[in-house]
Amino acid sequence: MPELGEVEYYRKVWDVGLGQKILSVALHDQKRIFRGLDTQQLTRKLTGAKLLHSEARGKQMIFHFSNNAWLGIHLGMTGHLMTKKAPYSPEKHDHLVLNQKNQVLIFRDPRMFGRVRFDLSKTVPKWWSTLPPSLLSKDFTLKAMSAFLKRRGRAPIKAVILMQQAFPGVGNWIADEILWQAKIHPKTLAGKLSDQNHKALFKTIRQIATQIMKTVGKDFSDPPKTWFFHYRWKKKGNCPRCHTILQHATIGGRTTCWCPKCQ
DNA sequence: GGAGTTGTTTAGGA
DNA sequence: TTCCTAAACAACTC
Repeated sequence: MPELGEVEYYRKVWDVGLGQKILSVALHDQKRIFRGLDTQQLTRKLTGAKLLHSEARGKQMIFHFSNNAWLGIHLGMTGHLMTKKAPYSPEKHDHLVLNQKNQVLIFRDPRMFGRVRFDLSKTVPKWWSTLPPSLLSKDFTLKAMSAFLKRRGRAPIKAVILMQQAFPGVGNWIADEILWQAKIHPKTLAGKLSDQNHKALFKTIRQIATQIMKTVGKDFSDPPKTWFFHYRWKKKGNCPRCHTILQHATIGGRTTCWCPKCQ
């Protein structure tokens, strides 16, 4: 599930634990979620540490604790963060559980495509500071976007806007939403797009990212009623603009839906 | 039982 | 070299 707005929403779910100590840590240390990680160190350093601050960028999250501890979480396909009243017994897919006095902070992920990172450092870890500029930052520019589209010119635009190194936070439904709103066919090769297309794409991405943060990112509420989002998963869905029957196909390895008339 | 899934990484090929 | 695609990862739902 988690894309741009959902990630921001889940990050805030743990806010209830801000300023409070982690009393103990429970984790499934053999799971794929922790690949390559020293889970004993994570447990040792987080125990007794206070949750100070968190941030989301694209699909990545980072949680800063005292003890110079930084916990990075990627939710993968099926991950989410939740809290429960203490005491709590971890369930099968609760791979990381941070126990606090009144509540527990839980990372649950059935399919385990998610990932946990852990760093000890005075300042924010390098993997975080070198993330690409977010869609709403001033460094995400039309020029930079166009250069990327050119470089990835032989791939369909749908596949290209799913690339996190240039479009952080864009997932499958957001990609379809962007292309529908910008009126671009998802199979168009990125290198074939006109200057006009580039402008429309850039503007649409900004608008959509802004709106998603105000709805999904704020309180998990749905994006506007007029959006493609509400139609793309329906069998025999119609385009909300022109009522043409929507088409589905696999593009760039992902299920894609579009309006054959508008796009 | 089989197909499909809102994500990322990697191997192999163009 | 650079970039593109398909497969793999794993578990659940329809």
